[in-house]
Amino acid sequence: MGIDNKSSKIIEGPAVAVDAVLFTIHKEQLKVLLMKLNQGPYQGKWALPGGLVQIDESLDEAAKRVLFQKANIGDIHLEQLYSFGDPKRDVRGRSVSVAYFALVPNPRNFELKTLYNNEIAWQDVNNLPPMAFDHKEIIEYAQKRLEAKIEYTNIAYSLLPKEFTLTDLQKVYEVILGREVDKRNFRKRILSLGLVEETGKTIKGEPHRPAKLYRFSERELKFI
Amino acid sequence: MGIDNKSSKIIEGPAVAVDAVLFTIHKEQLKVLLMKLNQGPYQGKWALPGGLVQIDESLDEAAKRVLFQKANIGDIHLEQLYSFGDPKRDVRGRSVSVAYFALVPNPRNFELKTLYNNEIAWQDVNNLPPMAFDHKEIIEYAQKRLEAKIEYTNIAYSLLPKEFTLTDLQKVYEVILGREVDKRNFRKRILSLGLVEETGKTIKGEPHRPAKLYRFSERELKFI
DNA sequence: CCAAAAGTGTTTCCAATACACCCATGC
DNA sequence: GCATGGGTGTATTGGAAACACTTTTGG
Repeated sequence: MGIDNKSSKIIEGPAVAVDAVLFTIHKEQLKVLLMKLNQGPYQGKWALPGGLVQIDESLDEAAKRVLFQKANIGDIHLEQLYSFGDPKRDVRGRSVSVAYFALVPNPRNFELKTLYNNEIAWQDVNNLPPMAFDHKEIIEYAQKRLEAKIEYTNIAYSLLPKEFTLTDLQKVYEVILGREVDKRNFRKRILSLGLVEETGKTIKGEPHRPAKLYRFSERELKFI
Repeated sequence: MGIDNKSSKIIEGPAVAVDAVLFTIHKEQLKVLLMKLNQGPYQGKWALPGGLVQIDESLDEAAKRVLFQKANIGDIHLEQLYSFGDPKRDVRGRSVSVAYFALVPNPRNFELKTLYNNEIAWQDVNNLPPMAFDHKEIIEYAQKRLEAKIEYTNIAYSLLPKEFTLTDLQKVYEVILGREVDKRNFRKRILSLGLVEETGKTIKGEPHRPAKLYRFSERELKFI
């Protein structure tokens, strides 16, 4: 029922952090943005970009700020995932993490090397390095959410550049679902949903029939 | 990325609470359990049962404890919903609430009057009294989740007693979805899913054809 | 015999699936 | 002309939705 006093400092309670699971697709692999910790009990392990929630910002704002500060990424699909609060999730002290998940199109900021003295890199979700805290669990949770959402929303738009081929789009589905899909049925469904429209352009210079370029008719999250 | 110090007290941050949206169905209405606040800035308003998360318990444990302490209810479907963290959500100070939603079968503890000096009552979700904090928003969010989940899981089991008629079950769906459903199609679907099985008993003493009693074949959350 | 809710089948339609070949280009 | 990926259509199936009458009981 909220808190019991004027000040939130009187009562002993968990610290509140946000962590962001930022996905992209590169070379037909689902990647997640991770930072290598270079001090503390988790030194050498990798962690999601995250940080404490400030006293005057909302959870969404905190997640947005953290992504911008740590990965220089703004204006993307960002959605609250789940809150993790096992008392043992951080050996340094009691904390609750509100996890977010976010998607960015392929090549944007693909090469990040260090920031704040931390190594920062896109890691293959199916081959994670040793993880700090409960961040492996958080990533697995995010991956499940992504897999579910690609089926009944148009979030795929946030993983592709403005213009793309239907094969590009199909690859996104295949990587996230972890299985192949039938080309004809896929195109039939996508086109009948009206998610995308032709740009009129094609890709040239490849040793095969040029592919048409499409764009998303709407770049907002939509349930289908 | 967690917290920065050994103690979670050094840093100024939000308090962490859990609030539980507890639903039941009574007289063909969806009801939510609320408590009337009798002091503080929200005096006279109604609020969800909730409380601060203790330093040594997980979020799930906190939710379970709060429901048990405030409503004397245990052993039910309980699921994390969403975390609410608008800096203005509680005028008394900064707090983050991790909301849970839970379902109880119809008559269990239906009559609750006061507890800890608070009036406590089941209120019609479609006709809420003046609410404290952002609890109206939380309830609306929970209602949407419930509506979605009844479609693709068997959670309905947690709203009905051990034995029930197919009409009872249909009423649950109708109340939650807010619309009528076709009796023949409903029975066809439910029976073909194998969610329920006949008990062999019937209801007697009503001035019409006696209804068969069913039970759920599984009393665990299942996706269908 | 009447009121009331229980129970039951068929048809229609659409969406999902399975499946194989021709097309346009670069080299 | 050949290798490469782009692009297309049809038949089948299963589930969802629409729809109305008979059955069993208590009073």
